[in-house]
Amino acid sequence: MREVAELAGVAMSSVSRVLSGHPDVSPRMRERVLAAVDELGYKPDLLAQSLRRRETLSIGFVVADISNPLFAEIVMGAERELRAAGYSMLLTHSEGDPAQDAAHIRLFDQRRVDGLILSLAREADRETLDALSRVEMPTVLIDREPLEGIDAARVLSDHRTGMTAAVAHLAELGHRRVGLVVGRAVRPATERLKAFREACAARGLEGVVREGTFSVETGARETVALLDAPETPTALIIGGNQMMIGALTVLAERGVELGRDISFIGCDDIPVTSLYRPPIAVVRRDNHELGRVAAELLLARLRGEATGDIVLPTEFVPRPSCAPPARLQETLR
Amino acid sequence: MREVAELAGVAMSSVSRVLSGHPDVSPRMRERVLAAVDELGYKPDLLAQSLRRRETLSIGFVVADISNPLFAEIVMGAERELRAAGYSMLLTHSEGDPAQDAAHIRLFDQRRVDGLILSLAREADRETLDALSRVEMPTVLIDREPLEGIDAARVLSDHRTGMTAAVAHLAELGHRRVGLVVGRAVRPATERLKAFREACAARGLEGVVREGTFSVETGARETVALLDAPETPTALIIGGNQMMIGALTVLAERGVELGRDISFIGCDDIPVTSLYRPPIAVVRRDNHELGRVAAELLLARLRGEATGDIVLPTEFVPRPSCAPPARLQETLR
DNA sequence: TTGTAGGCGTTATCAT
DNA sequence: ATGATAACGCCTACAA
Repeated sequence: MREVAELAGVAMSSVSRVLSGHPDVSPRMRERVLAAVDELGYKPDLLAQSLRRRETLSIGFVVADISNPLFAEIVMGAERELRAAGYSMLLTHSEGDPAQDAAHIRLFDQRRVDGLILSLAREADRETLDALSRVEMPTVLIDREPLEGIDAARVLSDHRTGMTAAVAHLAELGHRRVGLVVGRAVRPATERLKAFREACAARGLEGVVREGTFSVETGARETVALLDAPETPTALIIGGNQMMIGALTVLAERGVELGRDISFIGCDDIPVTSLYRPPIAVVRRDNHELGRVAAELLLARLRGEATGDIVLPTEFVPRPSCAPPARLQETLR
Repeated sequence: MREVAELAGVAMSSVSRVLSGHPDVSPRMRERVLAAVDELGYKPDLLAQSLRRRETLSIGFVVADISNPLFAEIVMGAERELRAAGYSMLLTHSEGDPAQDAAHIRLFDQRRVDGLILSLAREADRETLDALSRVEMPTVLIDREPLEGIDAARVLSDHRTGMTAAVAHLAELGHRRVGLVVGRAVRPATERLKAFREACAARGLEGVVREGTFSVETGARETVALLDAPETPTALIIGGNQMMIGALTVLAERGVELGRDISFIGCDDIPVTSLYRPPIAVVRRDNHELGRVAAELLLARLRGEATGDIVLPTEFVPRPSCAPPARLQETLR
């Protein structure tokens, strides 16, 4: 910057003013500075700017697992929105470990990011709450319950609507006993579970629930458990896209045919659902939009605006994987 | 930091020395400083450190499309490795636009990242090369041809082996005319194409090639083109996971059954391939590893070590989507 | 409108 | 071994 100033024959402060669009600069000044900038190919150092301006134009995004297509889409939606607003995104993953959530929050704080978007591994984790309450930074939570003592904006999915419609669909097809495999410890799991139980009660269905992590392995294991139960459900709802992979693998291995032997509903649309034969019914939501809105909320907070929570819809998409109940038991034998 | 110094009754420089593990500090000094640090909950400002130390401990990752599970896994592998080494990752996507590649490279330069990992939208793009030659920063290219005048390390996939095995498999099944749908302008596409042509020549097969972008739409469109050609191939290789989605959709719509009516091979294993019925043969590679090695190469460069290119294997996985050629024409009518 | 000077939070150099 | 001081590159009162 000094070189630019010398070349233009002005003070450094003038260069700064021109480049940061200060109102009081003569056209002549601007011209000379810009010429010098151009000639030297000068680019301001954002690091120094950040130090001085006390803002980094960067935000930190903590997610449990980037390689999960669900999060990949959320991240993409958020990154695009943030970038359009001039922010860069620092991305890290917690590998499902709350301790890492906390560590990453603290690290991002030390890096002085302007805000945080979090998809926490566990709600109500002591260490995470601690870290968060200390950092005092605009924060957006993705589909999590409010954190005690933390003022964070939230973007939520209305899991209830999709789940209720899914159960209704099964009830209308004549199912009386329905299995649910679902995660734990975070809102998407608890909401799906609550909605499932209520919908089953309302329709007089017997709901059989298996809980676990959101992993492929859990999906496989709990599906096996449901199949091997004395009273096998005639329909299955799987509350997570990774779990669904596990469930489908197990069903295929056992020769259980969707629609014919068992009805099947997944959550979160991934390519396999529409390509599968038969195509798989799902509770769908717009993941890019989820990420985009999270970024939007954060940007609003960064501008100092008050923000409430935003709820995004989910939608049940019926497909041929659901059919009237059949004699699964026979197939299994 | 000043407060810490005052509380401990020492100079700021001493605080700095203690915290950055300088050898010449008395145990007493260290103790007093650490006590003060603890009491005040002081955390060094990484921004100021970066400015002073002239390194940000951050790297920039530019990718065309994060929501593609292929890249999501690569990103994950890289992020984990970088994080373990104390680096944070700035992630952005180019949306397949070379101009954005260049813009992001320049932005990351201004942010003073210590290094770059790039999955460029297009090789040999003038603007990208320009940006890259100016920035002068340790750089790793993911599966791209060497860039003229740019000294970058590269991590590559050995597409040839997998593709050659795929074609051989089809030849052995008795196929004589094989279609390939493939991308453009980047190494994975050109390597697959070259290997395909050579393998076809070596086996005396007729290879029919359709090129386009790596999108779902291209996959669908070019598959239609191949099906509607006067001489329909009896086997199809699709060179990209997004394209494969498009191809499978089209085939399902037309009632073309894999294995029975046409043989089908995908590239890049995604869940749908093993779950599909029949399971789909693929040319597979380890994407996490690809990302991990990219990070490893970059870290080596950051330590000042010379690094060559690293080639990772691909593997053909035969599955029932491939079978001896059949009377596809009859099905289409 | 422009220049001067001090400081953002560190660390490295140089004394002591 | 410790302390004072000058940068790192930029921005912003304040003065002119």
